[in-house]
Amino acid sequence: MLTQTSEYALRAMVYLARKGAGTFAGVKEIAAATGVPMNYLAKILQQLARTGVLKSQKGFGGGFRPARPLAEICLYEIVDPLENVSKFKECVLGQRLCNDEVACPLHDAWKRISNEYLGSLRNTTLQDVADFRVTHAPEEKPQTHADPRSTESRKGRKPKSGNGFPDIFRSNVRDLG
Amino acid sequence: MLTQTSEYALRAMVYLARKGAGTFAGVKEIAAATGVPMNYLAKILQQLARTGVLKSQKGFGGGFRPARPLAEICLYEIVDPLENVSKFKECVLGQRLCNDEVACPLHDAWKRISNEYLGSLRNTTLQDVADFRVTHAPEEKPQTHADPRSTESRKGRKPKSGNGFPDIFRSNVRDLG
DNA sequence: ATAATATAGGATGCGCGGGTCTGATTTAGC
DNA sequence: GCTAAATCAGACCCGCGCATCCTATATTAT
Repeated sequence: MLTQTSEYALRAMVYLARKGAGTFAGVKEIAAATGVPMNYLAKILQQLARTGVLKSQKGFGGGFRPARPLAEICLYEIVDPLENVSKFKECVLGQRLCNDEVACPLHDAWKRISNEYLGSLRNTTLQDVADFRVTHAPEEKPQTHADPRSTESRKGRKPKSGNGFPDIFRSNVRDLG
Repeated sequence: MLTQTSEYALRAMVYLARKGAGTFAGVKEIAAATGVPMNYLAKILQQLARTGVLKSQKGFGGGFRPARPLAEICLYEIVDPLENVSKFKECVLGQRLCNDEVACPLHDAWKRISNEYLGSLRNTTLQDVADFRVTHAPEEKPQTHADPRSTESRKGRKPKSGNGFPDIFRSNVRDLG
């Protein structure tokens, strides 16, 4: 899964994408809307500005906005500089020799997963996210989540539920109906 | 991807699975065979013994061996207590509301990935790993890895290649030909 | 000038990866 | 049965990066 930092970055970018227009949004506004800790968010936004996905503007009325058209910014581009995404391409078992010819027992499965994961991040652009309808009828077969013998509640490591920030896909969605 | 700790655990379990028989293998032996730092490996093995996938034996001739038949130990069971696997089941964007009806833009893709990942870990047993042939002819179409605009070499964070430990799927494989 | 805002940097807490040392327990050898 | 060696078990310690907070400083609109 993604790092906390990456998740925050995505939340912010998604907020900006759905907010639309070319106006600048300040850290305070984005933090309030996404529930990301403001001070930390500031640092993340700076990084995103440095890597070129955000344009920043100092001073009164300044803030951040996507640096390029939404359709030209994929999620991979946002996440990649913030963490070591490429680890997904290495052998799960750490074998030196692990390719299509000489493979570890998990190679094939892992390659499928890795391809699908990286592919999703690369193929999804901010435009897709902005266009996304919040409530969509379940057309495809209700493919229930795998439930590997009740993983939760075994080691309550900081439960994230009920953090009380507004869901960005519920609020701030105006012109989709 | 997996934690370093989980990868170490898998390496050790795979080694024990392929070693076969009911004899005990000491930390020193496993560490030498898998290239995992011995002191740290000792800790991991203790945990695995506590969670019930390994049986430990103190004293001369002691060590560790799988606690149950290989076919009854899946990889998920090994990895789960060592890290927060369940994070894969949460919304990538941290939305409170994210299910099949009200979903975030990445929900479907993420669910596919999550299912495949957790499924692989749950469906693969140590027996499968032990039976696995090292070199297998590429029957399926040579499904090349996705290459998201040359991720490597952008930030050389501790290259893992060339660590010089013996590949466990190459050595210690005796009766598979 | 003032207020609002981004930018830069340091300080802190925590968990993971990794190491060291001391016990506790079992077996081998006498 | 005693002792010594082998081995697991557990405690403590450290470095590092992530996540977080705070305080300046630079920039800009009014």
